[in-house]
Amino acid sequence: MTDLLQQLNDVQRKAVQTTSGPVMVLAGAGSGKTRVITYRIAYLIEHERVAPHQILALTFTNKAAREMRDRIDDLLYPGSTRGLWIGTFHSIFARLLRNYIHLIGYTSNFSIYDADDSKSLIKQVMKELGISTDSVPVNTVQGIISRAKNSFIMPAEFQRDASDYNQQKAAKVYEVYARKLRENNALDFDDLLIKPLELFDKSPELLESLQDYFRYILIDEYQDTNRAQYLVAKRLAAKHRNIFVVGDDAQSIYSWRGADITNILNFQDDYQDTAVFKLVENYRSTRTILRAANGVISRNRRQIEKELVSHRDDGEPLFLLESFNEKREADKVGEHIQSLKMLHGYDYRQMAVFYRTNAQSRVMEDVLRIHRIPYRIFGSVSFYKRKEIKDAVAYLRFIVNDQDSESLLRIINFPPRKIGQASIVKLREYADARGVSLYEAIRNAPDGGFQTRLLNALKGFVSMIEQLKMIAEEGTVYDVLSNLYELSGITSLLQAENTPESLTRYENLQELLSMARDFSDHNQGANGLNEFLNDISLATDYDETPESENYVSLMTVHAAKGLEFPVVFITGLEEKLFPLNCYEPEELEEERRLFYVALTRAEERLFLSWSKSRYHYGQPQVCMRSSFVDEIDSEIVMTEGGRSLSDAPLRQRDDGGGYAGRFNGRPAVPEAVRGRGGSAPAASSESDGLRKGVRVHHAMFGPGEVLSVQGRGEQRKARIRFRTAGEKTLMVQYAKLNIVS
DNA sequence: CTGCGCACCGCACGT
DNA sequence: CGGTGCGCAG
Repeated sequence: MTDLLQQLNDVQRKAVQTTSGPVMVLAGAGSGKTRVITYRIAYLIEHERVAPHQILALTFTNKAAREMRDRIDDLLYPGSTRGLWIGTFHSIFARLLRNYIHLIGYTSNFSIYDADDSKSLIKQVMKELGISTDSVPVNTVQGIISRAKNSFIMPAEFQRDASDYNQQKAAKVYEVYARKLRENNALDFDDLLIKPLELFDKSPELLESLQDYFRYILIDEYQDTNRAQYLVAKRLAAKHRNIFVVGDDAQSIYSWRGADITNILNFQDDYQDTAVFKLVENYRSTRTILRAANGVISRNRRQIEKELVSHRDDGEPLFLLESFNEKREADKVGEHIQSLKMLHGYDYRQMAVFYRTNAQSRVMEDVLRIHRIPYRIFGSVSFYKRKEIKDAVAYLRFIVNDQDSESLLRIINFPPRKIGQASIVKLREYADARGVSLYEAIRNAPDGGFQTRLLNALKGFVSMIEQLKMIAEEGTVYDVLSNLYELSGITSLLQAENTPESLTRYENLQELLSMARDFSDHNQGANGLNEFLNDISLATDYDETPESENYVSLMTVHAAKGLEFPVVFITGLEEKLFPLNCYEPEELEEERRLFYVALTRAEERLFLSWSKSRYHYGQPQVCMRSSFVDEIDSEIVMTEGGRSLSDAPLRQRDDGGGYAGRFNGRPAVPEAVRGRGGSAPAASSESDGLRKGVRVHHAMFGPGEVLSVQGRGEQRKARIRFRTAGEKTLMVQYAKLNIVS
């Protein structure tokens, strides 16, 4: 263990060793955040002799949780993390709820509805309430309800406070939607976070026993917690106050799903005796890349002051690609990937292409395929969102929880068994009249005076379900799934169809089956099916680890958080795409943080790319270059013409050993600022004409007058009085001031 | 009841 | 452009 501590720098080591009381670690990008969490857990187990089950570590992705667990196992010994509670907020609380949710009127076999399930339920409720989706879009209603839930506002309260038209409509839907979830014995994703709070209110004894059980609480990516997550963590930690949070306000990019940046900004208000550690030493990126990132993020007003310090060389300049349309953009990216591989020995796995929206991936994909570049897309159309998988999962859910009428409706006539819409409407009326679940009504249908043809169809369905329920009680998940494929006729239907599409679907179902087999091999418990459904419901396509095979990674910037690559391409750098439509200044700041996340993923080489036109909804649109490009010191950005973006004379011509040598007959990146990067502007900045009394113009603050100038080189600062924004001190190298007079 | 074709509408980002 | 939902014919 002493060895372990030696692998940390001073600040990291203190953060690891401060084991009691509230601790906040502000960890800049690439500063060893994951290292601190994993070493701390290892330290608690090994040095402080804390039992692993007393430690609760909460992350935002399954992948992060899995990686941390593996790393701790590596640090200590295999199996050392047995009993450790490490996982996403959602999966950990789903597990807890399985044990205690009976206290608030659900049963432990509850279904978990994902965003799509929830959307269709909301749509259905709107229909019932006669709220046209033309007047209020479903997405809007879903968003309003989700935000209300994340803020822990219950339907009654929300209805009282609903202000505008949309909110009033949504409030009505919220109430019915919540009731239906309960009737279905189902929870949506937001419920997984707020039901624990209801549980704590209902049973203070339970809360206290959990407080004693989870002696040590650690939270990763704290800047991305929403109100419900904040509250649940706060209450769990209230007794022993061993709460350790790690985050970076500069990387807060999830406010749209309720993340509240004030949680991290105000942590010290909640815990007055917080020990705060700032990790600012970056081990990941070149100085040039960090200079770009620091320059960009410093334009945000609302942040905790910190600037990353590089531990690496200056490295290469950034490279700006400008294309005629998005197809050409993708071409250029492909060409650069090939030349980086050929001329600089990079592997495909060391390179990543980022974009703002998933829709952009298609063109990139097509072009990379033509270039015969192996690639892998993360996210996009998730395996779990495919129709055949959702159908199979609906069957499983329903077998576990026959109150789940949503899942029932999905499978009752798939494959087609002659139970049509009209029959279903009748059955629902029958169920509602008797106050029973839809399935209960179906089982009692023989008493309901329905047509014989329908009764026969229903009888066949019920006997299949009951048979599968029996298998579920005795057999493994694999048994249930394989039998359900057979009995339902799903697989024979797909085989009979015999088209390329049906073949793909068949293969997907086989893939699910092999996942079930794998699960059954590793989980012997009686509640296997429930656990399997938990995993499936909360799994995403983002959980896979890049770099396992040799391909280029394609992903959204959001998906890239937490990852790093030697070479990064940021594409689609256009106004209204990245940054995407921003109406409020705060939205622009979040986009800027997102751009910052993208920049700081790169270790060695960073390409910024934009296209002058792009298809949008099938319509070609003229695009303007993203203002974010202008926020990077132009001297460290090279254009394809081989000049710096500032068009300043280059300090050093390409000597042939530079980046790509020649590229498409044109000079590629000259190594212009190599070896000078950080200090290059220092030489020129002293003669930049900036002195007291000079009139300047700043992109954001507008016109102003220089009051004083201090420092030199990178440290050179100017005190300026702006006509509207007041007095400010700015770093000259980043401020990009234009001298007016 | 089922399958097909057409019209319409929307693209963030993801647990 | 791509997915979805609705209306109509069989």
